[in-house]
Amino acid sequence: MSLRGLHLRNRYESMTTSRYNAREAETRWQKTWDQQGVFSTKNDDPRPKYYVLEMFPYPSGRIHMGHVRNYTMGDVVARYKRAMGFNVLHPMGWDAFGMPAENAAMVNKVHPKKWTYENIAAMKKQLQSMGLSLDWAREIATCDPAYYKHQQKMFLDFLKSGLVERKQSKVNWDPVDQTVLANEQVIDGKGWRSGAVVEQRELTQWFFKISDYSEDLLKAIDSLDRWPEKVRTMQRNWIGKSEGLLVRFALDPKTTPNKEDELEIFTTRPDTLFGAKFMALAPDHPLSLAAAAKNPKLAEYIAETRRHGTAQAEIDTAEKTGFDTGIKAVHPFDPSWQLPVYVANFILMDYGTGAIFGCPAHDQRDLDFVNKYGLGNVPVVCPPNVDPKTFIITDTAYDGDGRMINSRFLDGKTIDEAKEDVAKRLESGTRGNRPVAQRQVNYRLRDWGISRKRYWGCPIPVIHCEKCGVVPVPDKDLPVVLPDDVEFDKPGNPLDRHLAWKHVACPQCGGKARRETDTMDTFVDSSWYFARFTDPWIENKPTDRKMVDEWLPVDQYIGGIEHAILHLLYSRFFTRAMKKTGHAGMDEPFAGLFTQGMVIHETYHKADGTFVTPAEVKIEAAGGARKATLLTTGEPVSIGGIEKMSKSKRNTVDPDEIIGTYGADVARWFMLSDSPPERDIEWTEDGVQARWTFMQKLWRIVGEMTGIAKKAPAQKPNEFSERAMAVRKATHGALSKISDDIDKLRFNRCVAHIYEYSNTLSSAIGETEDSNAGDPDFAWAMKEAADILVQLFNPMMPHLAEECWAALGHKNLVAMQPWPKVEAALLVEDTLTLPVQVNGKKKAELTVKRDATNAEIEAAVLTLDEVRKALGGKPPKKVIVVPQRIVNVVA
RNA sequence: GUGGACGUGGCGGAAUGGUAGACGCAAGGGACUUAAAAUCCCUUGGGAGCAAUCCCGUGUGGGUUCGAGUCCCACCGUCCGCACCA
Repeated sequence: MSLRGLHLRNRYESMTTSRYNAREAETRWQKTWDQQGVFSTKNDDPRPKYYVLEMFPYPSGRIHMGHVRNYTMGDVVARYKRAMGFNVLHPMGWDAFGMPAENAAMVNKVHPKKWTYENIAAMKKQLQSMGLSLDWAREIATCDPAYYKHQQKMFLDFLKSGLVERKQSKVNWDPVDQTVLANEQVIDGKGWRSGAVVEQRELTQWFFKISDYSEDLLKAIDSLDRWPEKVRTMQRNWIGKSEGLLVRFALDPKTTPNKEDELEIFTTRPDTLFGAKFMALAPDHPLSLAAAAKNPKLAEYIAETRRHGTAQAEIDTAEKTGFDTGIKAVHPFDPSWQLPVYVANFILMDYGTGAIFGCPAHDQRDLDFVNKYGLGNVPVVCPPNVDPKTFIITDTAYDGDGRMINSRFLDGKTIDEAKEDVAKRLESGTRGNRPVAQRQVNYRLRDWGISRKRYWGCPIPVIHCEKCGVVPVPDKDLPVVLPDDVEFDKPGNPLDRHLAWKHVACPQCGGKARRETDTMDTFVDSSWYFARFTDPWIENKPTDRKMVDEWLPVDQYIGGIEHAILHLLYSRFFTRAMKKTGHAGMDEPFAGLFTQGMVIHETYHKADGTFVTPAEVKIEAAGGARKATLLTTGEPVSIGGIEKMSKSKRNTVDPDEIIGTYGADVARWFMLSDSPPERDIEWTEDGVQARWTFMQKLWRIVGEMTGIAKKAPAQKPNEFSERAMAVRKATHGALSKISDDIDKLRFNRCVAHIYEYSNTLSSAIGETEDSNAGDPDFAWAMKEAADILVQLFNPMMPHLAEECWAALGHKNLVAMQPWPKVEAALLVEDTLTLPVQVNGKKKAELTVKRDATNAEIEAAVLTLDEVRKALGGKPPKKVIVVPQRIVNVVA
């Protein structure tokens, strides 16, 4: 606990008993909810379902403020939907496999299982202290054999269905973590977790054939209308569809190393074929290698290109270079037209065929290349309204729209017409007995490599037999359980060294065999946990089809934007794979997605540049300037930028400390206030204080209203005084706005409306002191107001709400109350105050009856002094009356 | 480079094309108090004026409209994603 925290706690403890004691009340209500099973969800409940899910955490040992924000948002939705009459599923679990557990094993000599389960216990306690309305009976840990048993079963089902493939491939090897990474896990040539520069290695790997679903995954993005547009765009780009043409160019065999006579290239711009100036091959292309075998200088060039890393900075600055192989290609439309074939450093073997034709006039990379080697260029697309005779390209390629020029039979056509024409002609032409070209759709999306050379993951349930090859582990032998007795004193995979576990008899022939020692990527674990939550108890299969089909898709999924691609795309694939193998009935797992912003905080550093934590710093504001000093020594501290909370910047705030000092409700309320949920939120000490003050104010208001409410008649009065009506209108106005805001996840506006409403009630209480507070209709309105106020903030501050609800005399739990109903009649005013503008600038206001006609309003407006003055005695040109909104007089 | 989002007081931020700055923070002033804390009240975009009031104002410049923070075009800036993808 920080010194500041101590200071506040002392103050808090010295306060009078009328203060709300959050710490005491919160544990008490948590116990009550638990004992009464308020948040346990029944699968046979007949009410309509609502599935709200937050991305489950990795059990690192402690929750952080990002979790607090994420889970608070989900909890507001869950509590609100529960009150709206839905059967809400709101579960929690643990993404429990992964490298940190093994790192801990290596560093601290603690077994990954022990480390993980201790962390889970600690974090569960923290989550419970937040008062989340979770059904803990459905808790899942992915490292539990009772969970991964089903994952292994599905792996085998996928294998049978052709969704899994074992292939030799170049993989990304992380030398620090000694593990394999998926392409998606390599960021800027470095491991996404370790940050080490990734090496290329040739290994046999297990793959999920996600690329079989490229088109489906792409198309279905259109249907995900409750996903952020940003995430949809990112997924579209990731799948990276491009439509083009595979073209087989003839080679002059006299010029090729081994009499090769053909080169296949991929292009998305067949229209520019008459602007071709050269061909280029990836350094790894077979033809490049064949040529290099006979040309030491080329071999040297290729070796040189390999020395350049894939690091961001290098790619950005790398010059486009090439090496003329001397090979000549023949233009498909003109046998007399030969093109030089280069090996070039900017051609990727992984994409298309690893070979291209270069059209410099309309591709910047190709233009840079020809300008370096003096190959020239011919423009073949002329922009609109430009004279083809004078159109020349020098330094900037033209990739816009236009009409074909310098292209023989294509001249005058649009780009699309030209593409179509070229495709048709080349498809019907033949070389040997095959068409010269064929249309092809390319995707950037690669298959999902799931093999990991790690211990702490789900074992891949196959056995390698010397005679039978790859043999699936029979169902009856599932799960393949991780052995407990492993050593982490050497790098590499402990499973590979565990001979007793590794060596088994082949299930088919009984001969000598060994287990697969690779384990699955942990993204597999998180690709179906949402389905398991629907019936986590079922033992003999991964899912109960009835339950999974009823509950899924998740109605509202909430988590960080960092999972926009990997986790969400894998889960979408996995759900389809589960459908294909009969484990689920839908394609899409998440109907609604919300990505919340980060929690950020000021940074503080000492003169020597080392960061210090917010808890160690004292901040003083003097004359507008803020000064920071170290609490212990008083030495001055510089205030740095506001950044994402991170261990390295030491600008983290511990949720335990906040909850222990101010209570969970204050932490929750903070997370929902001010900043729109999708944007970053800055955690500040002033902010916490303000929320704490407001929590106490709510408690006080409800306390005072309790006194008034006691005088309320049991029956709703038939008539209400103006004063009582004003309260009722405020109540139902707040109710209407807040309901709407929660529906749309606009929590910051919701919070603002609660402030506004409580201010109104606070004034209403003030007025009762000097007037007749005993009026039964007013007392009734105040009782209604108090009840609804408590229900309105209940999803956000549930503990305070229960305490208030009890203080108001209710014997039941507010957590179980239905959401109050809006009386629509109270939202409509008899009179309206319209702003009156002259030439679009506000000059006056006009109060009219609600049903006043436009003509009446117009007449009334023209009598206003301000309007007459502005018109200067002249008649208006026009008067615009927007009903219920505004009047504008045009002078 | 490319795609996208955004740009509003000292700060976080409100605002179906219709009264810009709701609500909160911070700051200043006041009440209560021996004093403090707590609480309550007032002020708080800029400028002019004793005042009523007036003028200016949502990154910059244009445009559409009776009316633009909001829509369109160009530019500047910030942030994010992707990136030698043929």
